[in-house]
Amino acid sequence: MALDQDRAAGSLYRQVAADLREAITSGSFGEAGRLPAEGALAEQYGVSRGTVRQALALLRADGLVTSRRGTRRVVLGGARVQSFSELLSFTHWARSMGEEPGGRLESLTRRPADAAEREQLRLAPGTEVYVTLRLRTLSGTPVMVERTVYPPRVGELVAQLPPDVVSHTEPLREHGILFTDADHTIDVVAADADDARLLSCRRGSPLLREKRRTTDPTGTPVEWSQDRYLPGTVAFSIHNSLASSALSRHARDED
Amino acid sequence: MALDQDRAAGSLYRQVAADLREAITSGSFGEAGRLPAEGALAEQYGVSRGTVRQALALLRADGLVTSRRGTRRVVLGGARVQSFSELLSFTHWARSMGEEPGGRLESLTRRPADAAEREQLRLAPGTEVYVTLRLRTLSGTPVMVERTVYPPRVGELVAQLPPDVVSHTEPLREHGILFTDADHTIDVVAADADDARLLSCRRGSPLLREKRRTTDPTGTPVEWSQDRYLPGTVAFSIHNSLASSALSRHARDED
DNA sequence: CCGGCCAAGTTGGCCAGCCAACTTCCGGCG
DNA sequence: CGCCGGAAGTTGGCTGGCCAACTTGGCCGG
Repeated sequence: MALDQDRAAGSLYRQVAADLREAITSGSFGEAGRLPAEGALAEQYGVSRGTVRQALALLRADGLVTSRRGTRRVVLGGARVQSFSELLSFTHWARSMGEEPGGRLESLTRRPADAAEREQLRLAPGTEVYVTLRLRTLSGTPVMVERTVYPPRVGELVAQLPPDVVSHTEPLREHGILFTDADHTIDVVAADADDARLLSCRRGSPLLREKRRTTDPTGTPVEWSQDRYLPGTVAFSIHNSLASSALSRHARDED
Repeated sequence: MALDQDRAAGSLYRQVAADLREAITSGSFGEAGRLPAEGALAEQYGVSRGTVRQALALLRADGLVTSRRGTRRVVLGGARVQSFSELLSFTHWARSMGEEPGGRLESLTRRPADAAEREQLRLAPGTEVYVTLRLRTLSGTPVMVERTVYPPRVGELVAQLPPDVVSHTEPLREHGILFTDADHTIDVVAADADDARLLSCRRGSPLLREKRRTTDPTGTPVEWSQDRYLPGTVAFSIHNSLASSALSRHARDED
């Protein structure tokens, strides 16, 4: 069984993972069926067992298969879509669902960063930041208001983008700004006047809020954002296991 | 540098990870400092580089360090607490924050599973399930209403627990029921009559909802729960990166 | 003084092998 | 017929090694 060579790939274990992911979601191993042994897969794909294990680690992290010593891996019914970089880009996420993402820049201001923003973006006192307010739509209907704070290096580029540009991560990537890691916090907040106007809801009505701090590969913050979603349009979904968890629930101590 | 032998551990790479985690959070490498090279760490701990890489993969998944080819790893300021099994147990999570968890069983009924429940718990038509309604408190104050559906095998055990027992996962574990994997979905919902009464809020006021499906190591569902949190008491926090993500955001298509 | 090239350092990836821990299943024995 | 023990199968874990890709910093030349 040869690997699809022109798959995005780059590395062997990702190709194997992509191939297995497709085989699993298409039902090749049955609903709650068992996967072939690691050794068998290694022979099938013509790679070492270590490489197969790397691939399977990806699938386990996505909650597609179990992983227990002594017995074959079992397919879980979770039926997750590819959860790769979706969290890092509204545009990318929308397209992967077959929806048409849209957006409109409502305002863009430049001002000194306050204490909280300096803390989040690791900026020196007095540094100026760029603040945007954007309305995001899914196939034409408004779903989210996005308030984003950019450090100078990124903000200067954002300010030059046309106001109706849909994706921001893509043009920024071409200027060497990479979005690779993010911390998210999810809670509920009441709509303020701007939210109510843009999302056509009553002031004070509940919104699902996602606070997000994004960094580049060096760990330097490139974005600090607060997104407010209209309830009923989106939800957040997470998988975690004892073996590998990327989630933590915590009490609120600040706004 | 020897490893603390009586650490929980079990495997070498977990010991190394725990040791590095402590060193990082205590600031041994500086705020945004660089970690020693993998080879240096391997020599320090007296293990192979592969083992060090396994340990570092854990830290990277938790968002503690970056990971880039060509350069040393960098400490991220995220300062995350241990996010291991916290998501799997309200009790465990509360205690790790220094809060005293409490709970009261409001009702426990036994009835045939409906279609949605059979789907979630993978049960045959006509199977009976155990349904509980619980109020959860943190240091005495109500924070969450929990509606849980158990399959027969688990429900029979839950029904025999005293109504004021705090933790359920712990006694169940002693009967061989393990909670290892879970899928979570987070959104907003309006309080119904029960919620309003138990949480002392108005009917229709917004609550943060977590739907959770928990499975044991074999992939068999052991719990299907809907938790409704009072806003302002808790939030959910996630880290994800391009390399290893455990989160996906998705549109709601059903209730 | 600036810019580009090169070498050293570092992580990503892959391989081959070995042993331990655990699960499952089958056959024998009571 | 049921229970128990053991063998086979499978994953977890660790080692040692090798090369490629990439980053960084310094050196050299213009």
